[in-house]
Amino acid sequence: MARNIQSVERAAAMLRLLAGGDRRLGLSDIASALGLAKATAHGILRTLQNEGFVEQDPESGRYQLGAELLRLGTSYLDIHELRARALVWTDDLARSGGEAVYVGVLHQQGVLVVHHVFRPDDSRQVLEVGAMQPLHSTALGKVLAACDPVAHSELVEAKREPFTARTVTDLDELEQVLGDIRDRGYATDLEENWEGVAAVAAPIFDRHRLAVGAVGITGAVERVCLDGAVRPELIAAVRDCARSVSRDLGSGRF
Amino acid sequence: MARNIQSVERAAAMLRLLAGGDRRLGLSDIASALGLAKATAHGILRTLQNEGFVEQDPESGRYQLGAELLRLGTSYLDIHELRARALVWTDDLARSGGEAVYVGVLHQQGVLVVHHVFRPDDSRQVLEVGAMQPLHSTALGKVLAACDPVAHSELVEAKREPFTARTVTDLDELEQVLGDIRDRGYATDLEENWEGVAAVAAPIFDRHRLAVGAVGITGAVERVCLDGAVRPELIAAVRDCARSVSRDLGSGRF
DNA sequence: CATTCGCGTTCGACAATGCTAAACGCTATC
DNA sequence: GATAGCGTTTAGCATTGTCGAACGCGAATG
Repeated sequence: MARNIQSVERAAAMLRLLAGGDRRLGLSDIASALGLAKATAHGILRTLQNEGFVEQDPESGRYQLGAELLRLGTSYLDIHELRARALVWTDDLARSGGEAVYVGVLHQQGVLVVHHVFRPDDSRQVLEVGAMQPLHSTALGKVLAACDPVAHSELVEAKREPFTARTVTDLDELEQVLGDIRDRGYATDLEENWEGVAAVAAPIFDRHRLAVGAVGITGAVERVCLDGAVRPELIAAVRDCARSVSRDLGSGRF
Repeated sequence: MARNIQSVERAAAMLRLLAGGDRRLGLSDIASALGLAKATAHGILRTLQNEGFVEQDPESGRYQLGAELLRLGTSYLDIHELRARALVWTDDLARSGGEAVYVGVLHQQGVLVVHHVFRPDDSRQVLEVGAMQPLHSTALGKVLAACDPVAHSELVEAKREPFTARTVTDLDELEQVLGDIRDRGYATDLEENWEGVAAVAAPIFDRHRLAVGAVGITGAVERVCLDGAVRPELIAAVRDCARSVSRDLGSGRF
């Protein structure tokens, strides 16, 4: 396998480093974190700055992410075909279900939220598009891990942090859950990721029957569940939505 | 001035190229568009792909932007101080004004929207965070061009496209408008960018009295205007909001 | 008030790095 | 079944980016 361009790899590592740290980082911090000479790191950072990918606070001299990333990230959404198809159906799902709807795709060791419809009431909600969700403790993540082999191996390799008392972290137990999900065609999350929050999700397939994403609804366990299980009409609505989006994706060919 | 890292510059150009074209691009397209040998372009693209910045359609072999950009773009928003301060005040502005609220910063030759509060009714609206607005035909753009010297020179150099019959494109005329804006402390857009849409915006200053962004409201001209001018109470509300955010930004010092 | 420390930045020389051009395998097309 | 175009790989050269050290500056320190 051919080697990668060193400078570009390092530039990407810097961007990821800046995205991870919750405050601005100095040049020395960045250089030492990546094991580079200060001059090397400075050259890459200067270029990234000229391109708008990082910005430098004139006072402290520290670096942070740049505005161009937001512009490009939005462009990613504009091009995203799965998201475009999902837009049509998710509004209806949110309205009929009365809960927030999320659409996610596999990205690295988690689920990247590419679409989010607010719960249809007047409460204050923050948009979670661009956020990541864990694979092992969310409905979106588990349904992806069950239906997408790549996601499955990512789940196996990832460290599965217990977020609540109900989070399943044991691998054998999780495999059994994933098998059930494969059989039933949907996944649930009963307070496994956040206390008091439940979710259902179903897989979205492309024209080759490969799972390319998932759609699900999330809400307070009191509203979403009945007798300790997700309400059947919500499950049906989510699966219908997933099927509709899958059909739209597949219809591009024929 | 020291030179920039060639590979990183080229990688950035590729991302911008992919963001511009509204469909996926082939390797040959990218290479010829940037004047590179195919192998050179391929090496950079392969690296960007491994880092998650671009994705390749397995069937056509074409390239598009990758999910990592969305993640990083969201991280940019999380860190953004101006946006964080604005979050508190813009909800109130949207509610009291009854219209959509936008917060923008200068980016290249336009205004990048970093925050957007929906108009408080049940109509279907799409989030415009990450989108760009022109400098010469929007309230956000004009108020930035009037108060930020950098934005001003960008406006002078940019080509000022006429979007409606009321768009001001002549430079002398525009300079006079900007002078008025400076004097009054706010800018309006009366159907200069979209037919039937009017807007008001006011500048946001940091602790050094430098304009770092702008906040404004946008809506149908019938609701926003009265007798051919923006309703005074809306102007006052926008200016109050801008002042509040500015005070929050400056309060770090005193 | 002089000193020192740490910061971001610049400089210059070496060689490792990534670039160029040509050839490869592949699929789709006529 | 020949051809044209695609994305990909290979090999060798020199351009390119890297490194270590030194610079200027501001803030903390004695």
